[in-house]
Amino acid sequence: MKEENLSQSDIILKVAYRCISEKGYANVSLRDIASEAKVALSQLNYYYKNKEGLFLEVTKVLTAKFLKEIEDTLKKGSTEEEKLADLVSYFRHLNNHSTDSLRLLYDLTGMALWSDSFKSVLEDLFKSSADIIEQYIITPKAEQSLLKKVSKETLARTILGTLYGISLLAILAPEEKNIYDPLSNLALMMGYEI
Amino acid sequence: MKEENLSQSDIILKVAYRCISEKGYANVSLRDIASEAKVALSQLNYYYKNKEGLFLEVTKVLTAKFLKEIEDTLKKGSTEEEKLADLVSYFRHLNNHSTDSLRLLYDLTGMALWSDSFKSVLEDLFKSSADIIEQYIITPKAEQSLLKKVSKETLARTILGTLYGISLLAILAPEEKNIYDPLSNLALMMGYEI
DNA sequence: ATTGTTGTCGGACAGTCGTCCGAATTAATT
DNA sequence: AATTAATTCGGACGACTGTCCGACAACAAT
Repeated sequence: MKEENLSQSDIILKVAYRCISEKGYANVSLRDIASEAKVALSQLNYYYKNKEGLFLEVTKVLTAKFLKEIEDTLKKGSTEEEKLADLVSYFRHLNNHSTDSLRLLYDLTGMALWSDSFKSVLEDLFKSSADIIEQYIITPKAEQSLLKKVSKETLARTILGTLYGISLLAILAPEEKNIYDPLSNLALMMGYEI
Repeated sequence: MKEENLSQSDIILKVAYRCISEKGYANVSLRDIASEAKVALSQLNYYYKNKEGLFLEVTKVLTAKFLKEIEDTLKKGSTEEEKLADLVSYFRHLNNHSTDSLRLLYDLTGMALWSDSFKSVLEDLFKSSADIIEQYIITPKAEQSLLKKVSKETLARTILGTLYGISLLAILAPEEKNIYDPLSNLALMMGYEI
C-alpha cells in the first residue's frame, strides 16, 4: 500500500477529495472527513486552518488534475481532427468512468458562484483550459474552415463550454442511451469528420 | 403594490426564491427566509413541511419560468435562423439582466447532483427544453444541412448543452468582453448565418 | 352563540456545525 | 541529555440548524 507513507495532511486531503466527490460539499462535515481519515478533528484546522482552506486545497488538486489530463490528451493526436476527437473521448471517459470527479468539478463550480476564493480558482481552470485548447486545436487549418469568422479565443471557449455543458446534462440524464452523441456531434458541427 | 394581496405561502415562496438566488441554497437558512418575509419560522414548515419541500417548490417555479420563456422565445421568429438567434439572445439576456435566476438554476442543478428529488425536476426541465428546441428549430431544413448525420434529439440536446455550458462559463468570467460571442458562434457552427 | 377549522405565532428541543484550547506525545536541535 | 519545536489528540465552547409543539387569533359553519 502506498498509503502507508503518506503524511497526515496528505491523507486528510485525499479523504476530503473523496468525501466531497461522493456526497457534495454541502453535505460533508469536517467530522465526516476526520473520522474517515481516522484523524482527530482538530488536525483539519491544524493543517488547513479553515473548512474553506481545506476545500480550497481540494479544488486546487482537482483543477490541476483536469488541466494535466486535458493537456496530455491533446498531446497525443497528430492531426487537428485526432486531437479534437481525443478531447471528446476524454470527456466521454470522464462521464463513464470518473463520474465522481466530474460531479466534484460541477459541485465546486457551484461553490464558485458564491465564493470569490473558489471563483478565482475555477476561473483559472477555465482560462487555462481554453488556452490549451486554443494552442493545440485551433490551427490555421481550422481558421480556414467555416469558423473563420470568429476569433481563436472564442472558438476555444465555445468548445470548452460545449463539452462542459453537455457533460453536465449527461450526468443528470444517465438513462439516455445516445447520451454521448452530442460530444461527437460537436466535431461534426465544426466541420470535422471524425 | 401587488404584494399586498399575496397569501402568506406565496410571500414565503417568493422570498425563498430571492434568497436562494442571491446567496445559494447552501448559505440560506429557514430563519433567513422567515425574517425577510416577516413571518414566523414555523410557518415555513406549516406550508411546505420541509426545507426540502420549500426548496423543491422554488425549483418548480424556476423550471416552469424557464420553460415558458424558452417556448415564448421560440414562438416569435418565423424562420429557423431567427428562432435560433432568438434563443441565443435569450440566454445572452439572462446572462446580462437575470444573472440571479441563472445562478439559481445552476445552484439547483448542483443540488440535483446529490438529491433524487431535485434531480427529477431538473431532468424534466432539460428533457422538456430539448423537446421544445427540437420541435421549433429542428425542421427538415436543418436536417438537410451538414448536420444530417445526427438525430434530431441529439442536435437539440447539443444546442441546449452548449447554451447551458457557455452561459455557466460566462457567469464565472464576467470580465471577458466578448464573452457572449460563443453563443452566436453556436449558430455559425451549425451553418446558419445570423 | 358555539363549535370547529384554519392560520399565525413564539419558543423550545435536540442535534450538528466549525473553531479553538490545553495537554500529551513525538521529533528535531542543541 | 536537555531543550525546543512540531504533531497529535480529546474535549469543550458557542452558535446555528431544522423541526416540532402548544397557545392564541380569525374566521366559517352550524
